[in-house]
Amino acid sequence: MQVELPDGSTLELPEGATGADAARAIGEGLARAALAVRQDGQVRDLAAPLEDGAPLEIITARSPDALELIRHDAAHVLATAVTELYPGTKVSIGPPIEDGFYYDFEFPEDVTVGEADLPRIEEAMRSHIHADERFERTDIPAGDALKRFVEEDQPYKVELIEDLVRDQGVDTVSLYRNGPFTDLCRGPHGPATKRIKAFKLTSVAGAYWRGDSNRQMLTRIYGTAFLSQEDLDSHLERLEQARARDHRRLGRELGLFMFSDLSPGSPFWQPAGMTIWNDLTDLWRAENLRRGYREVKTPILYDVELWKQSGHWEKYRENMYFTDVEERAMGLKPMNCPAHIQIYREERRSYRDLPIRYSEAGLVHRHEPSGVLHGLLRVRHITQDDAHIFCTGEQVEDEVIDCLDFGFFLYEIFGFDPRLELSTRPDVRIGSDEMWDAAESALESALRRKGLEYELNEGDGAFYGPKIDLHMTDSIGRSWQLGTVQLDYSMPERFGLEYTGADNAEHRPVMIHRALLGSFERFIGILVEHYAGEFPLWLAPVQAMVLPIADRHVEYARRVRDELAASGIRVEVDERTESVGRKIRDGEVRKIPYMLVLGDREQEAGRVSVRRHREGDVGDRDLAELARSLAAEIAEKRAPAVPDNPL
RNA sequence: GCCGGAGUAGCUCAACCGGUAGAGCAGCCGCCUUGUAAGCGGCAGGCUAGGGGUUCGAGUCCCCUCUCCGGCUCCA
Repeated sequence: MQVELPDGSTLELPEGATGADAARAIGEGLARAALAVRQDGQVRDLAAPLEDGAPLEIITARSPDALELIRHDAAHVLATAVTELYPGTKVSIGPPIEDGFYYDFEFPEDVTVGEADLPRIEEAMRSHIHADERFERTDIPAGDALKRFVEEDQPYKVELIEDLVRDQGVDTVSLYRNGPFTDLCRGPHGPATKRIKAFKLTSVAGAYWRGDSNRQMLTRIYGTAFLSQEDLDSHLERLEQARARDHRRLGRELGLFMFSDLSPGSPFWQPAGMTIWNDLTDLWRAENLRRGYREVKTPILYDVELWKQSGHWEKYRENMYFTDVEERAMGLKPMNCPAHIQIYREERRSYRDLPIRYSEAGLVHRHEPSGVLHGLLRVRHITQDDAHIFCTGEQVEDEVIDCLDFGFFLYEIFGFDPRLELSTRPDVRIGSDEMWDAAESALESALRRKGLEYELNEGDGAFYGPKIDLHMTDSIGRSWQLGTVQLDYSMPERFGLEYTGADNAEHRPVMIHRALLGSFERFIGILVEHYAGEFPLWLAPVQAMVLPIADRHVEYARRVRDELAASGIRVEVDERTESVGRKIRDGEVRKIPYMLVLGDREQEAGRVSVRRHREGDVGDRDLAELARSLAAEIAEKRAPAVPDNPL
């Protein structure tokens, strides 16, 4: 047989040769480095027979697939160690994931495994790795495998095989054995355990079997593995650095916002954080007005009858707050749409009025489950940069495009590069298939016309319509939904919305629900992490700090402050009787963009010595000129140098 | 909500096997009058998250509640 190598040469091999044989034929070094092979785009074990005539690529530690392989190997070694240390443990699945791997177990009832147990498990794993146990694959009839796992009392494996047989008509399954442990596994794997050069178990967590909260909760052990100790160390180092830009930590350190046990999930904005909030609000308001939105403001508390009509009572009650007001049942709004609908309905509408765009920095309350609260990124008290567009069916696509343009305009100001998701019809939905066809194709065509890349998230749309979401990641790579553009044919129906057409007949408008920043809370949380607290000048809570060198310079310092403040700059004087070194250090720690040092020299010349955060001393400047340049930098919301993200 | 973990001064963390709760920073007071990342000295600061229990004795052991952290589910 013969195979073609990536350099274009051909390799002659005896019939039935394996990947390992091919590697050895090329060279001993490659044979030692080989982890697996790829043929026809599929990664396969070294021990698998090669396919005659197909191009062959040998996968080594240098290949992009190598990490995935050894992490999958490590997951098996983890299961090996765990089943050995805790007899009676039931195993389920253990895949490689971004940055590592996990394995889900059901431990015997009297056993709880916590993070304190990880070193012990790691030690057991290490001994299996040192033993360099080979991964051996066996293909056996599904029925035999089923029998085996029934006998071993491994119900999760049994269920997996049953499903494979039923859903995919599989008749043969593969088992992988390393040392004492055999797992149902599709593969591929590296040749033996010693190829896992460096690993670490990182955490323990609960995880529902098959991601279903009605089913058994298993214990998930997370870990990561690398091809060298240095790679592992630098990965851990990056994680450590990422923690330094956690918005919860920076929020406290910079005095932006705080939380209290007295109102879980609800941020308290401190003065410094409120300047950011207000700058963002100013931007939001100006841009909405410029784009034909009209701002409204609506109550937060409503008669439950409204929620019954909107469908929230039926679909969303669990997440709402209710109270009685003089024996009348009321509910806090979890969304603004029914409120904006009231304004729409206040007057008769003509097709000439459409589209009508209402914007509101709307305060909604959602009773998020206690376990999901997360700083500013998941709160119960949410201020959305909400808007509802009432338009005709023909206007939908253009309106959606305008929303996307608006969104990208905003995100570019901050240097954000959002990931897009298109979510389509869910199983449980209202409306006809024709309606869904039209709505989905309107969104899709809007995305296509903009030439935007997006992920298709089938079945994840709202029950009333499909949506496009804008996602951003936090400092450790978790994805959060910010903006959303949703098409809705249902609310107009429920509330009987109408407009009079050119034909003098009544027609039903379409609603677009749209938040672009998403919520001010979450957006600012992402903003803090994105900038690592080093805000661009226009957002910095204190834009300049004046540092008099000695007490005799305080008077001049105040004059400098007043002059800059007159140009609209947020400026303070550090009047403490501390050394300049100390004042500078404190200013740097607070990440203040400009520090203006002044002593005898500056005072006499009417100048200031300028120090830029991160850059240091940039020389002295004329005061009036400095005021002009700072004001200009603020006005143009200059794109800042974003600190490197460690991930 | 579920699983695992944590909660000690404003912050970051100590406190052996159950034996009088301690440090740095921040704060306050004083001295120093300072030239580009921490000047020096002193003082004050605690119902160890809250409640119950075991014990001669509990920050430490047990139970309940709350909050937070990491995941899972959820996120209209």
